[in-house]
Amino acid sequence: MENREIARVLWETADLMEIAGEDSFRIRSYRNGATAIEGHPERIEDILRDPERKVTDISGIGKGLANVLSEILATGSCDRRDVLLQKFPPTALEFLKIQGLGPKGIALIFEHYRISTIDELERLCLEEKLRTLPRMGAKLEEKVLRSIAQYRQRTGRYLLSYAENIAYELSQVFAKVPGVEAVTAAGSLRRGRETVGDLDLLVTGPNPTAVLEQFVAYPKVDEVLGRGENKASAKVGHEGLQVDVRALPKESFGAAMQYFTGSKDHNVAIRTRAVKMGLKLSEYGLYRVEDNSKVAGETEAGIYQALGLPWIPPELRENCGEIEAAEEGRLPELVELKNICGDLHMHTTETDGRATLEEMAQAARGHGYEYIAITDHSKALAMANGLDEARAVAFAKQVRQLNRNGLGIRIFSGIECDILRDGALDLANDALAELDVVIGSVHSHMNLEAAEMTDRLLRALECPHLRIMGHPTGRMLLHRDPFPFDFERIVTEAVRRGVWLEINASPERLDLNSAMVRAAQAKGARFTISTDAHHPKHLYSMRYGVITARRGWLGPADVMNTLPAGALADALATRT
DNA sequence: GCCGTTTTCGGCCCGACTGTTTTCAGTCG
Repeated sequence: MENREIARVLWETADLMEIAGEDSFRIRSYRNGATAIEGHPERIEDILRDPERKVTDISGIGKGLANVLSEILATGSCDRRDVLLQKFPPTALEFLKIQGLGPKGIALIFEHYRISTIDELERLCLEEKLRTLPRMGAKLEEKVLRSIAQYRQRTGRYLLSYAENIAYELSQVFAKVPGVEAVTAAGSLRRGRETVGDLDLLVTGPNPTAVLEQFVAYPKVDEVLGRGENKASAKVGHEGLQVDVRALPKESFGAAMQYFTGSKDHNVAIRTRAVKMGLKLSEYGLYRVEDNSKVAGETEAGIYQALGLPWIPPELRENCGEIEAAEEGRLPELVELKNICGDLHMHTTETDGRATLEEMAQAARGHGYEYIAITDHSKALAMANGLDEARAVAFAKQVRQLNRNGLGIRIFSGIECDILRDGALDLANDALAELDVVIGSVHSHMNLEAAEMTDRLLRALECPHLRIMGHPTGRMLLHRDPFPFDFERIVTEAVRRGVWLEINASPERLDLNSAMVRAAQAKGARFTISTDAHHPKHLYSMRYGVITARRGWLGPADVMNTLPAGALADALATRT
């Protein structure tokens, strides 16, 4: 059993305990334990099986949770969870995803009404029955209805990172099947879309049926939807991601890749181009119409070449000008992960991070970075123990000392400073002036009208120390919509004032999104790609930020943290 | 339920907002 699966059982148990109104500190211990396990570099299962080792050596795991962990490994669940699932329907966990309803509200609803589905919850609202319960009213019914609509919209999509993990796991399994030559993910995953609806895996090799057998027999396959000679479909994992596995002959691999990578619009345009050239493109290859002879098909590049085009990176294949650009030889040189010299947004145990500055620095060195910026929260985020002016200044001083001593990586002192409701930054200017990097972020009052939000951001841009707009739209993928504001105006002003826009690489955010990146770049914006890491392992998310930047047509020169440390320090020191 | 110790029990988690109240509980970050 993988660590994240164990952690998921703990998360669920904690959620159920919350609905049951159990002791909040105990609940927190379960959540802390889940986080600790998720982030633990070693398999918990291995530690538990080794009589020489103790799971209680992991901080956050004590005697109680150690027993729970053994239970989970043995049965896939634990007693506490099972008991609570008797008491509440399993959909109770789903209800927690509806904004406006928390554990108390859900418990109250279950106490008064025998409902178990979101549909029934919706009916309660429509029949104005929610308002009969204490502390619930018309406004709440409205909010819940809105939230249900949003919830329905996003089901059936999965985070890019989630789909990528499943794809990786399956490729590892398939790669072990004798005779398999290549396993590649196509579709929106390959294009790097921020969410993915289903997963296409293409497999080549002399014995494709063996792979399909492995696939349908894989323990995580829940429900086989179809199984033929060359293709199998199944729902995989707890969340039921649909995975299509296609076995292909080598000679048409390129054509299949091209076809299944899409996007649909891109493919329509490409096939139209082929037709005009007297050619016909399908997933089997590119053929001359007149004699049905094969022109290309083994590689993607070969197909594009035969159509008079350079190979187009998958991230650009949205039929948004990439074919014209390819034709005219002006496809951009896209930024790559290896161009990134450092990460400019991360947290430590000083606020709500899970690791110390030294641990983050060490992890960053492992990524080959030249520098990082430590950007903990400011005091408005009291729950995260945000820094006040005195702590911020002391931190800047501490970093200067650290750099003198040398950590093997350059540290920039920074802060992720809250943009308050009125647009003022959370810390005084003289404190901000001490820091190398000031990121301004909105974490509260996200429901303002667009005009008010625009004014708020414009005012924040006036701060002479603001260097980067952090996660500029505040969205959480599949969870919270971006807050509304006049994006063009903010970009124009940011460009004028030399403020950079963050591409927050956290797979739950990817904020700015690629379309906004491209629009902002056209207006002359500069960007940073940063992970907002709260744990060393989050530093890996950089790749999602880079993919988003690529989908926004950015080259290395557009991204400030492709600069080496010295040049970046100079750029940070001067605001136009 | 964990942790740390002033070592076996007490602290851990804070503030603002919202909608519902008529003094505050629940939610959210």
